[in-house]
Amino acid sequence: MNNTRMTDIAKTAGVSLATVGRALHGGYISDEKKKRIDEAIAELGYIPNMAASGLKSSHSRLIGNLMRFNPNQLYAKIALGIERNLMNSGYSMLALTMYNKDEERAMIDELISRRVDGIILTSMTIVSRAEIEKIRDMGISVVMVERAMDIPYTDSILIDDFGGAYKAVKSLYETGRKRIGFIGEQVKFGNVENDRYRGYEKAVAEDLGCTPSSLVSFTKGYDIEDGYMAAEKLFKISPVPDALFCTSDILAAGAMQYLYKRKIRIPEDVSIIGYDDTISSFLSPKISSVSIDIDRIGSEAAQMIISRLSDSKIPSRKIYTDTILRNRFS
Amino acid sequence: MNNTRMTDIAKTAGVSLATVGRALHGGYISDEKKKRIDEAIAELGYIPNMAASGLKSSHSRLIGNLMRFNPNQLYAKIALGIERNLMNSGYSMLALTMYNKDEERAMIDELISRRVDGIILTSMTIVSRAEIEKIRDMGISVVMVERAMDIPYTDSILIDDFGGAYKAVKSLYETGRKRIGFIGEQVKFGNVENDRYRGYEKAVAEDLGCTPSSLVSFTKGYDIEDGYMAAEKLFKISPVPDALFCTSDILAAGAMQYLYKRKIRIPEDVSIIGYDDTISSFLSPKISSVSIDIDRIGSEAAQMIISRLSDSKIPSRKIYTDTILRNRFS
DNA sequence: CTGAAAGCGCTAACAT
DNA sequence: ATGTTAGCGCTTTCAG
Repeated sequence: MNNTRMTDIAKTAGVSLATVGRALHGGYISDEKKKRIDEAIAELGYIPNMAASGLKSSHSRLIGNLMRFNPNQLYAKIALGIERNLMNSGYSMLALTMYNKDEERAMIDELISRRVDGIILTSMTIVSRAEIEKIRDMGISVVMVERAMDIPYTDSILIDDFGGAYKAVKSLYETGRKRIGFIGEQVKFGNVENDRYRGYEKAVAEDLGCTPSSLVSFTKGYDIEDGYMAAEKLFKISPVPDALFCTSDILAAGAMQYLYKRKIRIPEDVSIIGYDDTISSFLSPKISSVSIDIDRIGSEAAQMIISRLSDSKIPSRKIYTDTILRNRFS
Repeated sequence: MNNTRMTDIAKTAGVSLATVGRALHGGYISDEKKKRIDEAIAELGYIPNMAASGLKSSHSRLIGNLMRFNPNQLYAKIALGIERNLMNSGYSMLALTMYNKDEERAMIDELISRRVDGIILTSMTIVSRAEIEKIRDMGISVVMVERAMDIPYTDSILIDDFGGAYKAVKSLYETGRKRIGFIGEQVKFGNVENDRYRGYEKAVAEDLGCTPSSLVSFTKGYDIEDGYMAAEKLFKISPVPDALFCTSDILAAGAMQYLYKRKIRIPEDVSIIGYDDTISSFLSPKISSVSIDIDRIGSEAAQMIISRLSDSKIPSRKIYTDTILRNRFS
């Protein structure tokens, strides 16, 4: 290994270890010694050892980011923003992806063993409130993304999925569509799909006074085939829908594969709106999509955790991020 | 903070620090003391401090993964596989994404300051052979992915892009297509596009004896609009192509948006093959795509770096991974 | 303004 | 089979 250490540069500069420390982190130091130290650093090529400084200071300048796997790489995209923002503040991100809820505990332990200063938890998990409080009480700041849990001294970022779905469906009515179908995963209590369905339901109810169940097609999963089959089902009824609201771009893409086969044209015959804005601009034609504000979520998560690092007694904060309807007129 | 340390569990178990170390890492220990130590660990909830063990042993069990940003999240997908494989061997991955070549050096320094045991470098970079040798000589193992550079005691994984493109274009001829267009980014020496173009060129040359330049459309970038414009250009000539080979799925998607507008049907009028298999199965219709073997690359990269960790004097290894033509008959 | 020295939590050599 | 002890490279208190 043979890396340059602070003592090495102290020796070449002819000063003490403590003085090198002051040159590095600020403190009383004469211009002359500062210059000699800078020269020695340039000559020997010193790169600090964070393992040592972390051990001594009990600050690793490492933030853990524990995400649930998402087939659209949605959380990976948020992670990119988090990484960027953390880096600008001198922190690094250690990202861990769970494929399975059972992995969560071991991964949290892994992060603790790295002595991360904070943990960002993205999307639903099994870890209980008590466990999160234990982590927090170890001095590790916790920020949760897309996961509602009221825990003192712990922040969360939520996404306004209800409003996103509502806005999307409303916009379809405004452009003259009348029979708007819904394609989305089966609604369970507390999941994201639930909010998206309720947004759809409210918009439809405002226009029609009720939700015609013939226009709603719940899917078993969120694969492309689920979207295809859901569209197939909706286009067997009569009259057929003149618009589709899908709770993910993947489901929308599946629906579009069905429409392509049937030579039903978009947007002439049917309008489509997707969700998450992952692949919507790559489809033929580009479709509108409800976009979660990835950049904002990333930067808020990073900022929240950094601010909590310097003051762990800030009361819990909860941010709702608006969704954006990316209108592509189809 | 107040975390449980080895000395704490030594105290509760009534043994010495060294004995706890033996219980943890193996070594001569009596069943009775082992049992007392296990109980103390369970009671106090000990989680090792990697910063301390890393400082002492100079092994962080951390691997850096420095990737160039890829709009298709291609490297992020490879990273997922690397993370998984490393984790199974007791390592963690610290991933850093470069948006800009100039960031590379600072990021490498960041990894060095974390005292990573190894670094995986993915895709083209500006770091020179000499710099990589310096990293290696610091005791950090280096594995390069999709980046050719012959450096002693350093491994690389390359992707057979020439063969992938060749196979794809050949398959189009085999299904009776005669006028196969090429859409890809401008070829520069040493880039991936270059191999893909040469694969196309060879297949065409074998069939026609030459490459009609009217069928080749180089793009300035790899955005969806680049694909659209390239297709527009190719479909102005006469006779029009009956197939398109695109060097990325995004370019293919752009071309398809043009075809959709013109109501040119796939595969009846034109066949399309994309590359990287990122979004090809989401398009309407699903198209064939040349897939790089993401899983294999991830696991090979992880295995290579782990094996080199235990023996840094293994001669350089170079693996070529085959591409797979995902045939979707369109 | 500068230096000496203690100690973070762990590993491992050495002694018993 | 077990305990004692010396650092890893750094931060930081305390003296000067």
